[in-house]
Amino acid sequence: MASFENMENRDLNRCENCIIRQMHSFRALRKDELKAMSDSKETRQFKKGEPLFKEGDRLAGVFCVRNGISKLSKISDNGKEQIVKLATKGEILGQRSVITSEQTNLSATALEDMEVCFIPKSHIENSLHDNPAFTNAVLKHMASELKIADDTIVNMAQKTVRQRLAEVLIYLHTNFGTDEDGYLYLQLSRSDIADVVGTATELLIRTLTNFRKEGLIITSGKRIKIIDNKLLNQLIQGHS
Amino acid sequence: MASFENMENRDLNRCENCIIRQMHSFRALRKDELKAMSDSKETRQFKKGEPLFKEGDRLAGVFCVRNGISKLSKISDNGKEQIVKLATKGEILGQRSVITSEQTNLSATALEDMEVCFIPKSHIENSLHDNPAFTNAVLKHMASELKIADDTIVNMAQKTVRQRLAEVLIYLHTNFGTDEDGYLYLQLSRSDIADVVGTATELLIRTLTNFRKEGLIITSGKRIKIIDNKLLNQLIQGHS
DNA sequence: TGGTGCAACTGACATAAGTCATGTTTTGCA
DNA sequence: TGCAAAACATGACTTATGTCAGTTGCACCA
Repeated sequence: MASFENMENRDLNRCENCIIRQMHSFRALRKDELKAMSDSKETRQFKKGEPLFKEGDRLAGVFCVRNGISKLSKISDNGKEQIVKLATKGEILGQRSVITSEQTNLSATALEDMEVCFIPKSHIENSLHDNPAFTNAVLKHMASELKIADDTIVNMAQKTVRQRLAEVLIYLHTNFGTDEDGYLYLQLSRSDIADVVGTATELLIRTLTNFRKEGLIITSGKRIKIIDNKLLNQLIQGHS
Repeated sequence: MASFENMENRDLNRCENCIIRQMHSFRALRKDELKAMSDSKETRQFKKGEPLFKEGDRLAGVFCVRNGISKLSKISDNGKEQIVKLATKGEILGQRSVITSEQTNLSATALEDMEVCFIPKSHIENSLHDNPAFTNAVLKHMASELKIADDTIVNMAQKTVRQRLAEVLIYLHTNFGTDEDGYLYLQLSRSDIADVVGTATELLIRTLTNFRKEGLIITSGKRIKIIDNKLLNQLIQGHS
């Protein structure tokens, strides 16, 4: 019986032991909260291209990413998609909508096969109500997201496509890393990169081509490798 | 003595009685918290054009706007100013920096003569620590700001200057209202409007001129009056 | 294994936005 | 009240971005 308990304690499928928890506000949750959460959570698989949820949905809970990468995007009034954020292992999706009890303002779509835990919103609501440490952690996290969002607004409004692409490449490098050959690990389609940068696919491709000709990057199929990190960073700042 | 107490209770300079409190997370504060806050707050005047704080400052507290309007802006790497938000009566400035204990990422500048209460950050920190209702109210507020920020990102990335200007005019109308003649109450300089829209002053002026020629607005000096609200709204959505 | 279809790419052109120069009006103030 | 500075406005031009039309190349599968 003791050994059974030990096994349960080590079960990585339990929220209590989930590595994801190390990374975010969930670390502020108490043992009993995690246990309750784990007992009612539901692990789901999403295939590449499948939607986790769509803009306007009312979410019955939040999604905790265990594996894979998802894009959070929105269709503008002009009908074009804009990717607002890429969410990877450890990110919680749908938290904001649950906090404000509103419909989601973004769609989430799997960019790779994903493994995601769905946690009914009652758990989040209860913890927000009962556990001030958790609420504070969520608040801090949201405050820092807001800061990032402000920076993005300024970038979108004031920077050229060249600068924004340079920024996205650096972002992909620092956040998702590279494979053994030094190519960006995350292989987005040209069209998805364009949707992150906020431009048309053709111009995105042209700009990538220019970067290649200028020796800033190397491409191989859809794979991209950053060669001149320094110049790329200079580009982001001053013009050129 | 009783009458003295009554007078103090009715004193509108006390946080407990401040109308501003009705509007925001401060309504979740308890009597004792408000009293402590009121006893150490400091009311300051800012003249039009004066900075409340600058990007990179470490704030010793938050600013609560009692009167007047302030712009929150940031200088992009390219050296141009982008206005991220206009804050008016009842808004709390600097809250995010206090929550994350970081430097501010935005500058705040008075666009009109302002009256602002400065509240030392210890009060906010204490209430975040002791008063879950307050923390939850702040969290909800921040979540809704984040949603607005996401929408702004999409607009900046995907909409034309014409569309963004139309949006700003509607925003100024619904949020700050009009004077007795129906002109927008808030008289921003052309350059400030350009910094909100995210474009050059010349293009902003040209676009305003076009709107005037198309019968969407009337201008008189720096005053602007919206004539065709409906067309302006259509412009924001579909192209034209 | 040879289509079929989609993603990646390129060229040519149209439109949007930015910049520089310059004139005009308003505003603040000595 | 009159002058200087700042804000507003417009023209002419350059550059950035978007769009359409088409070609190439690669992966998938009947």
